[in-house]
Amino acid sequence: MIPPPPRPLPHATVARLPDYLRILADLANVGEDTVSSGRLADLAGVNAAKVRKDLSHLGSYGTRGVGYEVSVLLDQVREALGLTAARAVVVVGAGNLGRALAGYGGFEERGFPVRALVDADPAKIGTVVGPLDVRHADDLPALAVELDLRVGVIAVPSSTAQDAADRLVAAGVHALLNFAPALLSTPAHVAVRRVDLALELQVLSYYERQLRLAAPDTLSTS
Amino acid sequence: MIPPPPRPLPHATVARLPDYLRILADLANVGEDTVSSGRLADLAGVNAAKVRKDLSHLGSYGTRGVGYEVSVLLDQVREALGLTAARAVVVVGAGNLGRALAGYGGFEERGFPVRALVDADPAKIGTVVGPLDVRHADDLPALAVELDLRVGVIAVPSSTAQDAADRLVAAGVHALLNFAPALLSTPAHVAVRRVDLALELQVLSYYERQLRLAAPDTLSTS
DNA sequence: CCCAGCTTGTGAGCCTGTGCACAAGCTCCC
DNA sequence: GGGAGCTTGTGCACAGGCTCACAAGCTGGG
Repeated sequence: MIPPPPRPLPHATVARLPDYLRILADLANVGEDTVSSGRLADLAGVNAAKVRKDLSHLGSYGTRGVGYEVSVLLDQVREALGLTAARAVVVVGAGNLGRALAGYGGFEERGFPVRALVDADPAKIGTVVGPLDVRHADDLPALAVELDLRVGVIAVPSSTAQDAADRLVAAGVHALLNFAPALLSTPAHVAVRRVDLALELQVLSYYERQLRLAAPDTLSTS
Repeated sequence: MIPPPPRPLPHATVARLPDYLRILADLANVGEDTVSSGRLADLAGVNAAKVRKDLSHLGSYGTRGVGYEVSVLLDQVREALGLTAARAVVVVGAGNLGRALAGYGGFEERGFPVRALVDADPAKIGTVVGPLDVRHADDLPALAVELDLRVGVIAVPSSTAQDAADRLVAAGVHALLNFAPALLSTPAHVAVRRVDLALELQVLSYYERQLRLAAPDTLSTS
């Protein structure tokens, strides 16, 4: 009955746990009962020792000589990430990106159902996106309570991203995924993560050139 | 006339350069001539010493007592990232996410115009998304040459992500941005970067709970 | 019962990245 | 000309993360 002590996990480990989670779910689906750190490592594309150390951080005990039990590990990783219950998501911004994210099936599949889509532009209110209709951003506080919204996805232009964040925080949403290329200022108890798609392309661009200049031309034969 | 020596930058620096680039572009737009590391650091949300060390890596010389000249720095960061010319992007997968990414204005703005959208599903061929019409994935080799495609965005389900990657590589596209939650195997000279949106939500979920358990309740006054 | 063969969990060393603090150097004003 | 006031560039020490290598421990067969 003791609520599990909130042990802090290394950042690098936290970033890998969702990968393990997905792989374990796949393994469970094909009926695998146990898995070794070596196999997990292959599937995740990392070092086997790293897998073992990651798993040891969450107190997970495998069995020497055998490996880990898939179902047990699944539960432990879910618990460590705090994914025991689904968390309702609200998307702010019904533009191109916002509508796509709201309709993207990949979220619900992994425990994050999108339950609301809001915008500040009156012209967009009431338009329908899949099973959702666009609501006004002013309704956020009411929606947050009614739908138990836990995560806010910010898909508005940079210029209004801070405003969107403020509204979400005021409505009691304390986990924000920000797609705008801007720095948000939020209270200390709010978790923010930024995803900048153009940034990814720019970084990619750098490494592509590095590889091109390093290894001259390996022509792919058609 | 010597092509600039391909000095390898620290990964952490590469990841921050696009942020500096965006901030510098904004500063240039509002007519700022010079900027100090301190100001850049504030705008980027990082430590000033880190900014200076990052910039020193690309041989950029500021002026002591004054700061950096915005226009010069802009050019240097662009050059370091290999963004001297626009790079044409092809999106593979005309589903929900693919169509949104193809229509997302944020790419073109930052030097990555989406010039093609392909899919393997015959039912989708010919449908129109903004200024693009969906082409068949078999046309990739021809399109790659015709449009000088440099970057491939993979927006297909995990099950076909590897196939999409293979087709792109075969067509001569050596920079891949993968939105599918799957590990791709590619030749050594191909740069791959993965963006997993559900993973971001899961990581966010972890930190949100950490913060909640650490600092009980700081109610935002409305 | 005992041994061979795996697999986990972890200690040790290394490497990358961070932040501090300071010398070097530029500019402007008196 | 000289000095005050900034700001850059960097040496240094530290923290976090990664990999190796190995002891501890389980299982199954003879």
